[in-house]
Amino acid sequence: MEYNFKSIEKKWQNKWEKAKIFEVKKNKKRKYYVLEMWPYPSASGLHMGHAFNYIIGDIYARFKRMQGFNVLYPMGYDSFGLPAENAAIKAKSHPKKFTEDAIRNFIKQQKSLGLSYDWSRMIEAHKPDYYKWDQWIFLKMFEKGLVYRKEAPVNFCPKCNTVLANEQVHNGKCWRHEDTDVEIKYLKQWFFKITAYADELYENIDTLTGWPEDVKVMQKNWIGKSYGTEIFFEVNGETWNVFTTRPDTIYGVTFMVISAQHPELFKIVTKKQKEKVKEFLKKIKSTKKEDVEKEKEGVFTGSYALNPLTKEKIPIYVGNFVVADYGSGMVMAVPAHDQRDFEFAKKYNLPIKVVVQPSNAKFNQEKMEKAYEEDGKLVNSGKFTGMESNKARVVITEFLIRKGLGKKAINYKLKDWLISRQRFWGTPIPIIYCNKCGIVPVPEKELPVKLPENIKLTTRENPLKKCKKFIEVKCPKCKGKARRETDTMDTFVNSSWYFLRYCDPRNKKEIFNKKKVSYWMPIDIYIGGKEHACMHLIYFRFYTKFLRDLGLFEKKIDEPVINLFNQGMVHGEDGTVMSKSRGNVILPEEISDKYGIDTARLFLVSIASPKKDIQWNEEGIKGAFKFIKKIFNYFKSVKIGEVDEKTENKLNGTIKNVTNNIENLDYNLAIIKIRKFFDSLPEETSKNVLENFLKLLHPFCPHITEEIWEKLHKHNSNSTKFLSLEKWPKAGKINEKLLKEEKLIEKLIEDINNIFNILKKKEEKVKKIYIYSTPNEKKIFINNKDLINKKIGLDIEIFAVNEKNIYDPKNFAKKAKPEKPALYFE
RNA sequence: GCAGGGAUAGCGAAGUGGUCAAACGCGCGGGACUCAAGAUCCCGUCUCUCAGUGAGUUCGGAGGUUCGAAUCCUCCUCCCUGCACCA
Repeated sequence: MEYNFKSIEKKWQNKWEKAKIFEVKKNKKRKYYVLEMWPYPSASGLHMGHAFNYIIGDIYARFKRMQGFNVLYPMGYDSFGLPAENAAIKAKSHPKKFTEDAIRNFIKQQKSLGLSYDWSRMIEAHKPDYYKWDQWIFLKMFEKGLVYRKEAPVNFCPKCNTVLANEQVHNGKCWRHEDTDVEIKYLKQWFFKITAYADELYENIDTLTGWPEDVKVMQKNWIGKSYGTEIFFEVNGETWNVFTTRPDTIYGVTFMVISAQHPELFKIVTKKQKEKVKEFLKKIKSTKKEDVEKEKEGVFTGSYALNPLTKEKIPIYVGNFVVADYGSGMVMAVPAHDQRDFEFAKKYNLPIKVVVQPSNAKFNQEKMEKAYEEDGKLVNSGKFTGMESNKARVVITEFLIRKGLGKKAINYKLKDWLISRQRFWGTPIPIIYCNKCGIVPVPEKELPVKLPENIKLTTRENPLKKCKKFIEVKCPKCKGKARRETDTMDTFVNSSWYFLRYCDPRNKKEIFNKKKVSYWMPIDIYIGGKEHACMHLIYFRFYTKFLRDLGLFEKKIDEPVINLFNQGMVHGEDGTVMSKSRGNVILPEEISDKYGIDTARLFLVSIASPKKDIQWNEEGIKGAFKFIKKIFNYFKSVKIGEVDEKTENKLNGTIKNVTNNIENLDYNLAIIKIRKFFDSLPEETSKNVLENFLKLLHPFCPHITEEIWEKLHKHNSNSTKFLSLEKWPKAGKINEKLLKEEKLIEKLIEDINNIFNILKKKEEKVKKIYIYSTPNEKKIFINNKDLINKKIGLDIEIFAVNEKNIYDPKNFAKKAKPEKPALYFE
């Protein structure tokens, strides 16, 4: 019988589904929550990267399930988003249709990968019974003062026709359109006060021991916590709090720089300088981001600040290199000890004053070629002169505090999360504007605020703006005429808590049941791409903390995910990322058509460590296919015998290694060991060996192993016994002595064969082989005489002879080489 | 510039002090089977050597530690991935 993977795969997928074996409920067993980042159901369907992602997760879920855990392994769709809306505009249709078609297609494709999801828990972001709770969370945040509406300079993507959050701007470009510059617009927008959690988000990173180092570093950089001092500078009778991490250099301040984007810039620009400043602003606005080339520029504002310690008058410049919304948007410039300030001072010929000197050199302000940014001893610093700079930072700060001239401060780079989007296909923001009452949140009992279905999308303009039925409402407070907010929420809002809804996906009364969530959470392993390091992976931590503080968890859950795993990218045969434009895309379907999905699964995770990028290789997959066919054929012919001590011994080692490897997601290593073990299987072995081999392979190749398992047990086809639900094998004690013996014999056979080959070339015949060995080895050889004879395949006699001095094993210092037997042929 | 991760035979990729000329897969070469091709199986695949299981030169480069280094240390080169004026 041929290996008919198509019918085998279909058969088992149907059986699993029919028997609902992957559907789970809270029970007394230990739980394990495996999750992949939920996909946006794009119209182009499932690509190899998706498949790779899900296969990695499925292997883990199957493994944990067999290990006896109660495994939650759900799937759902992040189905709000721009692509569906844009497609709908093109077709003058509704994005719901596109989305739901795409989801159907996605599910079909995912099922054909043999993934063991609990489909009964599926959730979709665009369904009102899901986004209702997005709105509910919004209201809760509103109650707690974590939502606000503010006019601010915001990032706007002209292609998306909407504003974006900071996290969604990458190097000045839109995250969806890496070739499109974002524009800055002043608009009234809704924000989530994620900065309220900045400190915990930052400090907790160190507790994420199961996260990859690089992701943690990226998040730390993004949140950007820094300790420093706010120093009060007087400017035109007003106090400006200027943040610095180097209060020790306060005596070296020779000028101040205010950000060109500062909202209160013109407060300090004098009449005389107004025109010059305006000209400057115009100039830097017209220079493109790439052209800036880090050239520091500025002009004098006409105003002076008073240094609170030296009482010096310090000129204030407006500069292009100061960030407006970090700290106070104004910096104290210490050109001798800050490279940026140094460059600025050089350019505009401003004084440079050295106030920190290292012990091994002496800087001279005239001869300095760059700023000295390290620590040293203070000079020219009044009564602080002579102090070490790290000490001076503390002492000067304390002094300023005592005099009421400053305070300790911590600053973050993290900004509040802009969540309003001027697009249709998202969660409506549950807010009503009333002329009398102002901003009024929609009462909880009126949720969800549903997106209307009978609209026509024709332009990128949000159709809600023209949808009277949607806009025109009564004010919940005064019952007077009012109007709804037409902006919708950022798609990342939907994905910030979906993993909690999986724990209780059909709850109609509450967002989720406390007990259920407390049983399943946190996610034990979360699998997805690294590109979300500073987007989704920050947002969902924030949400988890907020919902915790709302009291929605029964136990302490501070972080959503214990272990984070970033899989590598799948590249095409040409080594570049698979993409339509390159024409190197290979779809998972093509592969399962040709070789079956078990082969594709095996290949994808065996080519390299799943965390590395992999390159598709048509020849490579043939190798995986060959291996699976070999297994199939082996099981057709294998004789089932009694106890097989030797193989069981190897099995024990294999179980131990494979279990460890899978646990660490070193799937490639696990497969190496499985293959090795398979190669050593004899023609006849015990049922135990065969069963355990199938179990080890099962997470990788679930269909064929189920099929063989069934045959092995001669089940009738209606049997409900699934290999998927069997227990993961436990490694017995490994008999090292036996292993050594085997290696010895293997080596011997290899040597004999080598010599045979030489003799064959010379057309000489062999009748007898003498093996000279130590007494211990002799015993082993005699015991295995039949086996050796059989392996050599020739009808010859083998004699094992003790001979003391036939060779003289070298004396190694620590470990001796295994002694090789000497051979003699006759 | 800063941070994180890499560099192993034709390619992919194991190996983190001795059993390492380095698993496994692919590719390549040879053989068996076949009318033939494919599939399958066997052998080989750094260099030299072959009445012998040997020798030589290798694991990005240069040094060092050690009886012994792909593996440990130092320096260098190159590659990838993030962040880049956050005061």
